[in-house]
This record gives sequence, structure tokens and C-alpha cells, in this order.
Amino acid sequence: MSRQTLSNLELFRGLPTAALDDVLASATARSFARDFRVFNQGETRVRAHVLINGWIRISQSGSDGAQIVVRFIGPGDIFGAISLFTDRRYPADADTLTEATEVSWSDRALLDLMNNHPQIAINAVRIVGQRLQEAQHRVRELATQRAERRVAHALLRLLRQVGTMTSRGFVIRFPLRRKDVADIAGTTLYSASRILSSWERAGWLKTLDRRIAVESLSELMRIAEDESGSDITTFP
Amino acid sequence: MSRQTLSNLELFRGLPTAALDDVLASATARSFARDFRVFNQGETRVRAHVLINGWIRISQSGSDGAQIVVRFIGPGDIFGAISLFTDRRYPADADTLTEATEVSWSDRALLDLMNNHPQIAINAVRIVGQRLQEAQHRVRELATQRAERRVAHALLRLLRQVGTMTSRGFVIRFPLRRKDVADIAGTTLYSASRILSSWERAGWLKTLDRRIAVESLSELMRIAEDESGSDITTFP
DNA sequence: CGAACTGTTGACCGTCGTCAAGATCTGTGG
DNA sequence: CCACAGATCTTGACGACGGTCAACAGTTCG
Repeated sequence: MSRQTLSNLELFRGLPTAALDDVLASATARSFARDFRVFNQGETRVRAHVLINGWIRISQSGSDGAQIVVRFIGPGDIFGAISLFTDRRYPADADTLTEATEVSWSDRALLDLMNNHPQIAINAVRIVGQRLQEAQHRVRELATQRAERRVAHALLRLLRQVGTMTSRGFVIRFPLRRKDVADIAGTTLYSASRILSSWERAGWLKTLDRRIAVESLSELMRIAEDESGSDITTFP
Repeated sequence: MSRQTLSNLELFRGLPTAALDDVLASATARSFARDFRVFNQGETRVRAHVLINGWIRISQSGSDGAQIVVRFIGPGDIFGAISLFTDRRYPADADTLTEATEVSWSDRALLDLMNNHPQIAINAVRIVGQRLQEAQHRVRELATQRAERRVAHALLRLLRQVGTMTSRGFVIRFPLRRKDVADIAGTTLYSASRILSSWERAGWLKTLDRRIAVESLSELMRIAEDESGSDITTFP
């Protein structure tokens, strides 16, 4: 874990070298296997985490078992950190989707760092603010758009965040089950399956080993944007 | 605008007197009439606002005209401030529901204040973090619960935030149109009207001059919590 | 090789969005 | 104070979107 690595993280951007040394001094690094539960919703020994590499899924479930995927965490993202400032309980579950390594800080350590280096706190406001805007956008989407379009948006968002160009088209870099897609788009496993199948039939994407490869971005974007629903892609 | 007032605001909590003087020095106060547009979605001359008294509705609309109410702002709440850190455009509209007075700071001034007094930035992280959690809770609600329960939750949330006990029951302190209720709960004007009417018929609440008075909190809570939908309150 | 997980598809039908018509309320100008 | 226009609310009718259940096919892994 070098200062260089650290200064590339959005949370620690713009800090002088001395500050980075402070940050390093109180950091704890850990590694996880795939499919490992990093923390549980409701747990109280909260820390502020930054993912160094790998992928993590943050998901939240209600008392009735209904579940949503809150977001996917990739290299450089912070996670589990907001709870330090609110009720000091993780508001969601975190599971690794791949092998992963992270660095974390105790609540006390992070607060001290912020007090000594205000830029860290300002960075945090920016990061959390962006997520708030995303969340509100998602609220509007759920309240006003239908399932097919929400799935299209969800895929496009993922592609933008974690897409990579390959010979097979734009591929989402980690395995996604139908249930994951459903929990991201706010629909059911069944509807998600139907929608993705119909798109596969239309030749716009393929799934190989749980990894979704989009071949025709433009069609996806059309569904995401068009006012009128498409006719080809509706339910059989 | 006194230091005392200032130190009661969540954003400036825990600051030494000297810091409060700094804050005051760069503040600008304004007053608005009822039904005044404080800022528009997309506008770029952003400032950080704190409402001193009155009520403001923050709402967001998509390119298709679909609208949601993001939140209601009451005395002491900050608003329009997150955009300072992200894309420097207001992400929503702000309208006064009553006469109102606010204080605001320029982006530059707020950043300077945060740099000089890290506690302000830490307070901001806490505030924005709470809103993020609320937004995510709302996402789950929209994705998993049906309209009637969402309306019940919306009213309960409003009562908790801005309810007051009167002889007529618990009253929401500002006028709410059916359309507002719909935009909060993520449903349509028609469904909201039907649901509220059915509750009026059941004697659980009344609307007088756009102000909703809940007489039977417990029934509302039952609808909000129950796993199985009620039978009396479903659509006619 | 069987158990557990994942994905697909059909059938059914309830919730709730949409449209239309009318009632009621509110504010403005004569 | 009345008249009238515009906003707001209520209610009915209709039907489609999509949630739910069931059955089964493929995969994965101990």
C-alpha cells in the first residue's frame, strides 16, 4: 500500500504527502475470497472501507425479505463509511463477487484524519453527494418508468461504471445473476429473465457464464430513452 | 441572524464562537413570499442554502414531465448544497410553500469555511449521509411495496418530520395537494385520491383546506407495517 | 450421481395507470 | 357580492403491466 495508490483514491485526492502518511499510519489492509460476507446489515462495529481491487455487491433487505442491490463497489470506491456518521450500524450487506482486497479505518481514526485534513471531509461530501443524486435519480426512475426501461437503464449504468470493450461487445466485468439484475432494476427475477431473454432473442446481447455482453448498445439506449414502448421487445 | 441561531443549525453544530463569526461574515439572508421559485433545476449559479423558517418543496422532473417530490425542507434544514460539490447545477426545483427566510453562502465561501473549520464538513457528511440512507430506503420501498402502503409510509414520515398535535388529531403543518401526495409516494394523482378518500370514508383522517389531519395513527401504521394487505381499505 | 442453484417459459389475474366526466373549490375582476 | 375561469378532487370503467406460482431444463459442485 503506497502513498501513490492512496493519492489516487477519490477520498484522499489532493492531499499533501504528510497527510497521506497520516492516513497510511492508521489503515488496516485485508483480503477476502470470492463470495465472502464483508459485513452484515445491522452490524455495529463499523469501519470505513475502501476497496483496492475486486468487486463487491452492497445489498439491503427489508424485514419481509424483499431485497435490492444498492450498488456495486469497484476498485477505489469507498463503502460502509456513511454509517460512521449516522447511526453507527451498517445499513446493508456487503459480499465479494470476486477475490478482493480492501483498506479500512476505525471511526475514531477517520474522524481524526478529517479534523486534521479537511480536504478528506470535503472529498467525502462530494462522494456521498454524488451517490445521493444517483439514488434520487433511481427513485424517480422507479416511480415513473416501467420495468423494461429500468432494466435497460440498469445495464447502461453498469456498462458505464464497469463496462469493458471486448471482441464480444461491451461486457460487464463481473458475473451477474438474473436475480441481481432484478434487484438492481427493482423488478422480479421472472420479469428480468423474460426481458433479458427477449433481448437475447433479438440479438442485442448475450450472457456467457453469467457475464452479460451487449452487442447493440444503440438498441438498449433506444429502449432506455424512447417515450413509446417498443413493440418487438415487449412480453411474448 | 445571531450566532445563537447559527449554532443551533445542524450544519454548524459544535463550532467555537470564532468559527461562527466567520460563518456569519459570509452569509447572505433573503426572504421569499409563498409560492416562490427559489431555484430551478439545471440552474448553474449554485449556492448553499439553509432555511431559517417556512417550508420549501424540492421536486425533480424528468424530460418526460414525470415528477417526484424529493423532500420537504423545514426550519434548520440545508438545501441546494450538495450540487456545490458535484456538477454545480441544482438537481431539482425549490418552491416555497409558505413565506420563508433563508441564509445562503457562495460555493467559494462554503469551501473556505469547511477548510478552516473541518467540523462543518464533517457535519455535512453526516447530513448528506442521512439523506442518502433515506433515499435508499425509499428506493427499496418503491421497488417492493404497493401504492397503498407507500402512501401510508409517506404520511407517517411527514407526520414525524412536520406533524403537530391539535384537537383535530395529528396535522401536517403545510398544505398538501393530492398531486403532492402522489409525487411523494411515487404513484398517480388518481390512486392517491382513491386511497386518501377511502381512508376518509373509514374515518381515519380528514383533509381541511389541503391540510391532512390524521385521527387514527394506529390504523395508518397497521397499513404501513402489515404483511398482508388490508381488506377494508383496498380499492372499491 | 444427486442436491442445490440458476434460468426459462407458460398461465393466471390483481394492482394500478390511464382516460373521461363531472363535482367542488379558489381566486379574480367586474 | 356575483360570475366565471382555472385548479383541484372524486369516481367509474377498462385493460395491460408485471407479480406470482408452477413445472422443468441446465449447471455446478461436493
